[in-house]
Amino acid sequence: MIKIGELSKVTGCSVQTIRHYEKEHLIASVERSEGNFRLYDEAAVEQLLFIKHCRSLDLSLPEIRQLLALNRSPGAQCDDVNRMMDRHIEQVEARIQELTKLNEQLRMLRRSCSNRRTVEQCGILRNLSATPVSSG
Amino acid sequence: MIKIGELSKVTGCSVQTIRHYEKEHLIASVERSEGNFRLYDEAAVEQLLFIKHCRSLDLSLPEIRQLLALNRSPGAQCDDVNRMMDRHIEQVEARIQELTKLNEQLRMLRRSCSNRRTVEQCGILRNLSATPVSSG
DNA sequence: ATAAACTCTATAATAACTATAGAGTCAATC
DNA sequence: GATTGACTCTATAGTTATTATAGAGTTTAT
Repeated sequence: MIKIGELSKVTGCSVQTIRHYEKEHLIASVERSEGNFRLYDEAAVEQLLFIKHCRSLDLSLPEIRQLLALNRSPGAQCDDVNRMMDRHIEQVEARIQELTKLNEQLRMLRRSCSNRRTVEQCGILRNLSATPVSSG
Repeated sequence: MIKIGELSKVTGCSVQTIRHYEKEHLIASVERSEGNFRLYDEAAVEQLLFIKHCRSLDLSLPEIRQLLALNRSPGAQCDDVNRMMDRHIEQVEARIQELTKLNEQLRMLRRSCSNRRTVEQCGILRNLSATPVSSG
């Protein structure tokens, strides 16, 4: 049995984050010591690493909660998992597209000003003042 | 002189957003009518469109505040503007890289499960339980 | 006079943490 | 036994850029 500081070290999640996950019901409330300190076992380490892995994939806490619930009912069909992943992948790809477009606009804007000019002549500011591009 | 609802329509910014920008000093406090309603002129429309354009390029409110300040002192060198843009472009490109990597991982994970299996056999959940990838 | 549409301020919610205050616990040292 | 330091506890506020709400006042039209 380890205390929260140790769990934090082992998993790389901050102490506050662990307590936050408990409050959000991503990890169950655990045993306490006599002095009211949280005590974790190996299973808690595993679950926290699972959560961390999901977070590294940008899954939201509600999404992770859903995955954990599915994980707890092994007989269920995993269509739900797949649907969630598909939706998530779509979102990520949409965001990549957005940012790619954004990047082009920024680079174009940046090219409109070379250093050592005064703000008055600055192409960037002039262009920002012009009508925004349609797609926002 | 137009009221805030009209300004909202013209610029496409919500009424609350406009008030928020005022509180954050992106737009100056304006004249009020007898009944304490904000009254805007053409310059306010221009400035709000400038802000909106900047936001569409994902510039933060503090960044926009800085641009507006530069805009007000036309004699200043625009190196600062350029530095900000360069930093911003870097950030956007870093985020694109991150998301692209993320997308690959998600697709790989997704391939590990075909529908109509039970959660017990689900490759996605099994893989999420395994050690996270190094780069977070 | 009243209703509808608008505006005002102030406050809370959003996501996923991070940071802080103020108090309690525990092990070791003086 | 008292104190120090490292740790933990709860509760609360802050982060970003809005959005949403409550409760009140204003304007316009009927």
